[in-house]
Amino acid sequence: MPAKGYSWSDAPRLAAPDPAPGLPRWEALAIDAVGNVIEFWGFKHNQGRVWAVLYLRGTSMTATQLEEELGLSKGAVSMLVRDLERWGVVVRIRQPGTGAWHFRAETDLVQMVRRVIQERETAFITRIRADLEEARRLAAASGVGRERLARLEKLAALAVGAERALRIFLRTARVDLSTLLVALGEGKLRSRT
Amino acid sequence: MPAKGYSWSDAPRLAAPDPAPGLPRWEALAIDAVGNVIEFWGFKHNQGRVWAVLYLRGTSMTATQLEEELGLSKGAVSMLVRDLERWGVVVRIRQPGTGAWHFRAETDLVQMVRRVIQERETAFITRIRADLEEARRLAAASGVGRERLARLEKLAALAVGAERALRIFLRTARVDLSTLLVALGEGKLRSRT
DNA sequence: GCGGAAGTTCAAGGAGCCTTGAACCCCTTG
DNA sequence: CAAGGGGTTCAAGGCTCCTTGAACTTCCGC
Repeated sequence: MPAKGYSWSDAPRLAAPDPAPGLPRWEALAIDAVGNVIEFWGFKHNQGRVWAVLYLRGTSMTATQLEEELGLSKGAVSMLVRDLERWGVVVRIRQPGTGAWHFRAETDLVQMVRRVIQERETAFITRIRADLEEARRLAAASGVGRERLARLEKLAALAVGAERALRIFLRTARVDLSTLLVALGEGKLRSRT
Repeated sequence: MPAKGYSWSDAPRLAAPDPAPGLPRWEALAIDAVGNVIEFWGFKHNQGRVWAVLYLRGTSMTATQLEEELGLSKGAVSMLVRDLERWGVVVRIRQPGTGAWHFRAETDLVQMVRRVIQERETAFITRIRADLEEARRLAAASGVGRERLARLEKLAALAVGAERALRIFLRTARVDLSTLLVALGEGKLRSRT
């Protein structure tokens, strides 16, 4: 349900399919699809793309490889993998023989997204509810007419309802996706690293 | 679940409570709360604020009043009410005796949000699914290794799952909020216009 | 019809987020 | 221990979306 840079009025424009120079089209398509989804949920487009290449390849990759494959700058890759690492969806390993780090995708991207969403959304709606309740209190204290008070209360009720709907969604999403997560996990990366 | 200008990393910062000069604090609080919610769902913060004042006041207001109360420019108000009108959550009425339009809030903001979300999200996820399927087709055609194909298929499965979860959410949200909508409606605006 | 207030449109300006690129640091290897 | 690739950081720039402000149009009332 969210949206970021996803406008209601005109064309929905998803990120251009071009920016991946040397990638086979199918891979670029899949990678960008993940990027779009991730962006949709409030993360950065390129965080999704990085995870996606790593996941699709199955092997581990160096920062330099990521730069080349995705057409990103050195600095960008550094920051992106740092985030992904922090969230535990990518691990960093030191390859013997080479002086470079290698990165590998964990399969729990979805879990991570759900967790973050949950925290974020819950905090948000809680805040809204608090504000509306505060408003109601202040309004009541300053002797606002009963009609207006009634309206305020209805708004507050809406917030409560929204919170419940959200909770239900997160629960069903968990149940619903957990089956898929199992599936994702069982092909368990036999990464030829 | 969406987010717009709602970052994961640092402080969640909601819009500053200041920009409403002459409004009593409770009103400003409530109005901004609505603004934040609406923005969260991908609309403009000020679209929410405009609807909110109109709703809370119960009376109809002129564009000039809206400008003053919310601290917006003439042009902004014009465009904002135009959008709200188009969505049917605000109606424009001509007041006899005055040469100015008056605006009044309809109570179906929530319905409107749900409808727009539904269209938008559905289109989005459908597009993602299509892309992933296309990717899979192309990959299969160009003889990609079975391991990679398997990963791609898992991604596609995820998209399908997400779509289902979304549909469930929209349904529960409708059921869940319809009760509230009834409540909202029955205090039916006795607008002293 | 005219005068003028109300409303609309749109180019220019502003704000926020993301990425780049270069300076800096670290750490391995020879 | 010196050399140099790899990684990190961060200020500057780019981009996108939103708002402003002013020219332009519309419409009411006299």
